[in-house]
Amino acid sequence: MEVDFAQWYTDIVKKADLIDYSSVKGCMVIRPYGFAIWENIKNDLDARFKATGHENVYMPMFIPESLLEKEKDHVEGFAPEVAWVTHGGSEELQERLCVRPTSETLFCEHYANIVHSYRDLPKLYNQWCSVVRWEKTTRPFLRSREFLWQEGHTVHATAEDAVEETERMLNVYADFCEDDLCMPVIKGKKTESDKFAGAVSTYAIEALMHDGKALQAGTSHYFGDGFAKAFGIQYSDKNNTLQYVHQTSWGVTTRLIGAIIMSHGDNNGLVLPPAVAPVQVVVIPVAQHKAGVLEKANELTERLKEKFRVKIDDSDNSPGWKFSEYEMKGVPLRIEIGPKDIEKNQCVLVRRDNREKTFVPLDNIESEIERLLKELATSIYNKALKNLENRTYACKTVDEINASLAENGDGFIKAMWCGDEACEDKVKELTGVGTRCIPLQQEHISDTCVCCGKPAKHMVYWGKAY
RNA sequence: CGGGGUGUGGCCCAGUUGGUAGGGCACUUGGUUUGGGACCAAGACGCCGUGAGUUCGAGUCUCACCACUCCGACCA
Repeated sequence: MEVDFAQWYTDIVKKADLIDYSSVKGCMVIRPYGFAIWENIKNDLDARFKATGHENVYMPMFIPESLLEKEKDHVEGFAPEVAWVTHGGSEELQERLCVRPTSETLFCEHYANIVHSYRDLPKLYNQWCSVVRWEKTTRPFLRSREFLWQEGHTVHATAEDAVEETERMLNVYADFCEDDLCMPVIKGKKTESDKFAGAVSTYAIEALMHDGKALQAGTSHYFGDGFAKAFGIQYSDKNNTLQYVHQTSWGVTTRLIGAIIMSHGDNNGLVLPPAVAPVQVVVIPVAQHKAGVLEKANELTERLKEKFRVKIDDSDNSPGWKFSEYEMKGVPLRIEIGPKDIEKNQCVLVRRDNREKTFVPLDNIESEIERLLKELATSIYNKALKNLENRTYACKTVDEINASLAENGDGFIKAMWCGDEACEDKVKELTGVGTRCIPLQQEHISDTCVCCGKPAKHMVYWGKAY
């Protein structure tokens, strides 16, 4: 599509008024239009969390160093990228505090305090907040030093319950991505080397951007009782025996906005899925100075507000300017209404994704909008799915992977793996692609590992990632 | 953290051998326009990323720092 995908991406986040840069590296201002997308994502997801029994809480943003250090793998994973608070006013703190990179330790400390009996379980908590990770390379939405997210943290009586929760939330994410973001994802398990610091297993949904690079769109972790043992989270079961809880955590971030941009955007700008578009329909009056045009356009806007997120642009920019502007901003549907339409009691509906024009009588416009929004959603989903399918290649050897990359460019590579980390590293070194996930839906490509030729254990998706 | 590139009105960029800053777009006002980024006229907007240095004099030369950006390694 574009000569320079990376440049196209950074241009779009600025031109569509999603963000502005701030004077702190890697920290962005999320502008009203960008934040409105996040609010829609948040509202939709939050409803799904509530429907599955979760409650929202808020944890502090500071973690004492000693608390962060309680679980060994966890601190090793996160310590290199945390920001530290060393002073309160002019006083040096006795113990420095890190700004949360994630809140497992805080939830654990709290759960240790409030969980005593099997009757207290499960606890299904979630929080919406921001976290800080001192990244070296930063990019709007995809990798910023502070980012917004939600983190669910749950404690359960049994391992089975916790595993079930991990899978449930992975499915909630996948359904949300497919239904609301119109973005197909691959559900899978991360390899040992790629899993979350402190987890027993990490599951993820992986999406493919239309430049062929993979993006991790959400994760769900099963912790077993490792954190429970480190933090002393115990309960008395029915036999009055002390047991450790089993835990999960799961999260998605503002990176999803980056995923939307890179899944659906085109050379004219953003294309927003109707479910999360801040404006679903923009009304553009044509020849608005002529008698009756603005009145009719305003009347139509008010009427549509009952059912849709609608905006009218009655600024005195030219219609052509407005068309381009709202295409850049990815508004799914545009209504043009001018003297010619008013005469015929109709208006013009134009789809953002294919610019298809429909002349619609004003009488049944609501149902027509509903139909077109649905069609657009299906159509951009199918387009993204086709991209995913067309850019997924099965390979049996390292040479085949290199040949595919050379011939087809980036994409997902499906290949078998023996499960040995050495092979994972070697494939990365020889081809540049890393493991993305071991898909839940396994396929048989060959009998032997793509790298060492020993018997294969899994089929793995490989790729270059954002 | 390594390697490139960039930093000049809000945005995109000119700026010669060092001599005190310019264009287009956007903005304001008035008028004409309006079905794919309209036009005319008048106006307003600058510590040239920051800090040191060289010089009679620095946007321009030197050094340091900061930010953005692209390509790697690491990560949601």
